[in-house]
Amino acid sequence: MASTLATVRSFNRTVTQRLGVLNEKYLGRAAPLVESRLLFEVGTHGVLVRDLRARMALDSGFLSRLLRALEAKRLVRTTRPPAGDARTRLVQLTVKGRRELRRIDGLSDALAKSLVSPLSKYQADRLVTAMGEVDRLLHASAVEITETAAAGPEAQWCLKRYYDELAVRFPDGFRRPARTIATTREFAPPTGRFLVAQSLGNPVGCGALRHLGEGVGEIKRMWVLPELRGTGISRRLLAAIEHSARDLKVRTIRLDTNDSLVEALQLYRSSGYHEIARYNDNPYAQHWFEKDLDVPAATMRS
Amino acid sequence: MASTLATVRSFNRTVTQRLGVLNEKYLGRAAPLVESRLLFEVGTHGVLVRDLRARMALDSGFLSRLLRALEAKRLVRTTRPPAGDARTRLVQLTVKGRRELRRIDGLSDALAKSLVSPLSKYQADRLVTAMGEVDRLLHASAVEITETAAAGPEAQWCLKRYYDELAVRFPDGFRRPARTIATTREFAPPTGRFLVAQSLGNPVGCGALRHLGEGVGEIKRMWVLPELRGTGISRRLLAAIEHSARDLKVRTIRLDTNDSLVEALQLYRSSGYHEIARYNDNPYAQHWFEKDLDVPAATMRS
DNA sequence: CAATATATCTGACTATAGTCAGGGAATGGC
DNA sequence: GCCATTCCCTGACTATAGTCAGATATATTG
Repeated sequence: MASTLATVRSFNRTVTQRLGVLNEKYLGRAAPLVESRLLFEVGTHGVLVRDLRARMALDSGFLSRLLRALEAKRLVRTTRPPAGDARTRLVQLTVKGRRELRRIDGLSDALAKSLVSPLSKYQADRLVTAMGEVDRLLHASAVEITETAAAGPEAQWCLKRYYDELAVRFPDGFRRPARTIATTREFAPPTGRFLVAQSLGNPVGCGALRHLGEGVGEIKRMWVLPELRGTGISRRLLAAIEHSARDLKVRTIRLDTNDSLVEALQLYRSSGYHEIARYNDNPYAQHWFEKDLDVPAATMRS
Repeated sequence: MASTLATVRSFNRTVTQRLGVLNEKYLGRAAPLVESRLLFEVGTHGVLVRDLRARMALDSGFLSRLLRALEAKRLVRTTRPPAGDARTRLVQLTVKGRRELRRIDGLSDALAKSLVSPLSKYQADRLVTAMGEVDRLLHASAVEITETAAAGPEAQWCLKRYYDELAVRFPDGFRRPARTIATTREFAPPTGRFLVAQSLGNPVGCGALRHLGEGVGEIKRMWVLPELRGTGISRRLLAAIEHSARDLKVRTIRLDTNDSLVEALQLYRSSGYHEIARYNDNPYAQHWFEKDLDVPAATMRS
């Protein structure tokens, strides 16, 4: 087999060339490519300009100008958001914009078909499977873990997904805890941390640490986007939380979890956590774990 | 699993965004991206401007200007080729250009590392494997089969690789046949055909048809680039040759092959060819096949 | 040898994709 | 309530990546 670097470099060249040409051919025909991508990112529901900028990583002046151009073509309108931060602006598609988006969707499908259709069914399946794998792992490799406020938009987005998932997976359901100032504060410095994993501009996971007692911290709210599970993100989140814990002079980390969260159980067991007796009265917990941070972490990497 | 089109579209978006940013960051720093790619394509051995244009699919005026820019920076020099077509020009790297290429190589490696290094060894292996698969299958999907002259540069390139491979694989070696006007002509219209498969500007396979007798054609020179075997290209080449054969009113196709060419044997057997008695005195052949083109082709696709 | 085609080049022009500085309005932290 | 910061905007400017119409020299074909 060719070396890792040679394979990645060849992939980079092939894909950049092939997709570059095809995107230009299919999507860059009617409008400049950025405008098409922008229209796509705005989507049917609309977005805040701020989120657009984060996701597309564009200069704010440039983005403004692009929006003005799309407005001039009557494809989008920007309004003050009905609630919330009055500095931000909400971009939405007009009726004409929605029509244009459908057209772009059709072109995107045609592009995708043109990649797959020359192949036999067997080869096409292999290509699509490999593309899915590359997609997932590129997202995983682009993950950046940052400390944020639990009340921030990325954190709240993750938490909503987290709670929704618990409600589905716990056998007896799950009642989302009330968001009080106290619960927000416990995951904030100086005694706590809230970490969010982001990839290509989107939140894809979270995890939090709070103070339990002298030298003892507790991990809460560990969650990873289901589509990206199995790519090592939770392991990196866990390592990042443990790193924060050391900063906070935590020597022992505890956590509890539910029987139904099998990936989590597997993660903790393989990351040096050992099961201990019940240490709290969490009605949703059936397992309690502990890890001593002083112990050299020998079993942490798979 | 998500639908084919959705997966391909997501792949397109993720990869375009991620690689776009990284290429810009790593390779687009010192010089514009095209110049770096151009330098890479020129490579240590030099190329004809014509081949550069084919491979990079650039406007000839634009390419000229890029070459002038690189010449102004003393990175390349263009000269009359020592032999052959005096209209063409040969581009070669200067000493300084070679140094710059090494620098770009280093940056490409750094880019590749940055994609892989955040992942665990296990995930990295999976990513690299999937990238290799996508690379191969994208090449396969981009294949275009065209009729050319057997004396043309693409055909000759393929034939050289073909003969070299036979010399290695045949147990008793292989002596390349002399290229006479007669052998070149037999694969040309009106009674023969020479087909070349090209992908992203490079030849990746060939196959030829010649006249054997009344209503009988013979397939010769079937070859596919080893790196791309197993992606269905040979099957498409074979189908294209059969299509040409029908044009030429050929009703029966014959071919011979060597014991050691196991992929070829497998290909012919699974494409409706059945083994027949020796019909020629080819010293390198141990198997002779025949297919009747009038028979509806039921077993042609895998 | 004439006619046609090919390979490269130059000049003139355009489209796309930005960057950067700075300003007005709203917000959050103290 | 002040001050720094954030969000979005405009104006001015630049870099990159082309396109297109010829001109010139060489090859190829009949």
